[in-house]
Amino acid sequence: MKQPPRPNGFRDTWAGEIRAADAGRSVRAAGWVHRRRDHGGLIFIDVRDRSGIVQLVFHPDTSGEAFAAAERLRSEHVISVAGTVVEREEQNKNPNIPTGDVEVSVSAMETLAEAETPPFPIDEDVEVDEMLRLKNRAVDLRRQVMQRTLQLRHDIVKVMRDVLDERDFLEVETPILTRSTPEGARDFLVPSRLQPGGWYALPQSPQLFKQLLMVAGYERYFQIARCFRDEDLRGFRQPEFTQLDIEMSFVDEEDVIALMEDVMVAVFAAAGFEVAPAPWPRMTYAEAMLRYGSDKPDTRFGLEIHDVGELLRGSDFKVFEGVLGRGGVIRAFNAGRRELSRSELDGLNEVVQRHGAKAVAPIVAGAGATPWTGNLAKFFTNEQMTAVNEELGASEGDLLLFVADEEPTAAAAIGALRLELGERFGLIPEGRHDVLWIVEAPMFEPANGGWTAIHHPFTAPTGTDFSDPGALGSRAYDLVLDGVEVGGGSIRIHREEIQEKVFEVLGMGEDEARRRFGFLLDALKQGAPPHGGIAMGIDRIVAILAGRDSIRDVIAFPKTASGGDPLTGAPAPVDEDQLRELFVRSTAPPPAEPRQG
RNA sequence: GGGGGCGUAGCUCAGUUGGUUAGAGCGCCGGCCUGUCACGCCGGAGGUCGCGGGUUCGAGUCCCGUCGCUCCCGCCA
Repeated sequence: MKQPPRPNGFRDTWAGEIRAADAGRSVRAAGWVHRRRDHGGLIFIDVRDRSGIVQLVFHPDTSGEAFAAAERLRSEHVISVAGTVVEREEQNKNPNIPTGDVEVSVSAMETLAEAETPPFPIDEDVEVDEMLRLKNRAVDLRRQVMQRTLQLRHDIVKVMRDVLDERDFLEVETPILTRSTPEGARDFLVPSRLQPGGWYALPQSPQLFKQLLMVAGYERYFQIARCFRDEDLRGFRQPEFTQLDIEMSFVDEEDVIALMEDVMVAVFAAAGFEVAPAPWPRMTYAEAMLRYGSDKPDTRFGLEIHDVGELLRGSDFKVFEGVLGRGGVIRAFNAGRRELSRSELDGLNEVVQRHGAKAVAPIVAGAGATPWTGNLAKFFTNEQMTAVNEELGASEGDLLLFVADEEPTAAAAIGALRLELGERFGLIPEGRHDVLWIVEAPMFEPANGGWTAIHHPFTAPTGTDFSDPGALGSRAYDLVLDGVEVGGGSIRIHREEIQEKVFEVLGMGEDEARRRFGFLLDALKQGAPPHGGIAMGIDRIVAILAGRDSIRDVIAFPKTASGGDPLTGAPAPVDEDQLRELFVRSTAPPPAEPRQG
């Protein structure tokens, strides 16, 4: 707390800021009854406000009427007290809280509001059912862990703003009601009353608007932008989320990356973490897919993946030969000296099968004349086995895990397997954070007969020859934090003819491109500077730095995994009148009953 | 869209092979208590075992369906 509250009838101090140096002062504090310890002839009340907790003590002889009132206090009642700060006797000090050296000896108290018994304990850290927490979010957010989290979120956003402001960035707001440009995620739609039959869409990102701001000469833009995507949810995905959205003119990749490193170093500092000094490591997309089986590798632990297909080609093992014959690959990593039971190995099969692979081939390294033990060894020559052992750095007793399949299935499967074992063996260090950039991603990837953009269709390609789209690289960069994609950006296309070619590769005819993105194409003809930018997922960054597994814990009022808000009951049916006014007719029956509790 | 896990007191959970009146800790209510800080001691109340159906002499437990939460795959330019 930076300043004491302005003195008024309720208080003149933050409860959590009182210290031994204040002994003798008359203070007034206000807050919620955190805990009470009624000893009959002596009552202790811990009162809590946003700053923390301080112990109040009520004596029958000095507290007057307040003593009787204190007997009636219950958890979460709201009170205002007046009293004197007293330094505690040495043996009564509590070293566990910042105010533990003092207490407030109460002379008068007002009960400002009573509270029902809370639906769940808020004074201790028990894991409470999330649905119940969301239904009672006002109570849930009172918990100190939640207040600390939202404070951290504030601190992080503030430092982002401060760094960008120092560097002449301008914060500009872009529309929430905009045009649907279906491609990528599903849009949330809003019907128009003034233009019957017309629909707004909520933005999936401010992408096009920030590019227009570059054409408009703003040069350095940022926004703390709410984005909306109507897709299935996950712990790190919400239908509405917040990103730090940035765009700059007359820059290349190095400028954006360097800026973002500066911003993020400040963010880590604000969260109390040290992180590697800039410049941060970079890894190509291809390398990430090969060594980690992921475009967002968790590099906090090893178990690096190797390509062993060529070393094993020509063996008698029909499964591997079949895969290689079909153009597939064999990937493997050394899991170290681990003994897994039959059922644990079966569990690993389930992991890779979720990603479409058939099975894991486990092999235990031997020594000398028997490089591998077990029944797979007979299919391979000693040279093959020795070469693989060397590639994987295997020594006797090491468990080697192999996945053979076609790409990209093989990479995804063994990447998932690597993560599973990393977690299971506790290889992921606590309290340490790891950042890296993923660069040089391809521009396009094949998708049902055509091509789709790996990033988005406004990303600049590395070349101008579109005859083989699969060979084109992109000028994109993604920031990965602890194996989570927390940011992504690129240098954009600033020449209209290139933008048209990209639309063409994506199977968009000229008419369609004009209809959907005509305003962008027109702007690109009006003097667009070279530009590029990035978007950082604020919810994800805060969640990781707060040590939470879900971004629901860093959003004040989040949705559940099914997109509902248990607090308000949204989404809920609306009146027929409202629909009629919007010229919308419901084709689905409304939910049998609203979900609101 | 597909798959897994979970749902028992206000909260967190236990509940054996289907078998008497469904338990514990915390919380809550009442009493006692002047140095506690997760205060302590004594006593008490509190249950639609998510919901519906089925099997059975008997279901918290087994089966089917359904709802909700959650994780994974797909999806997320």
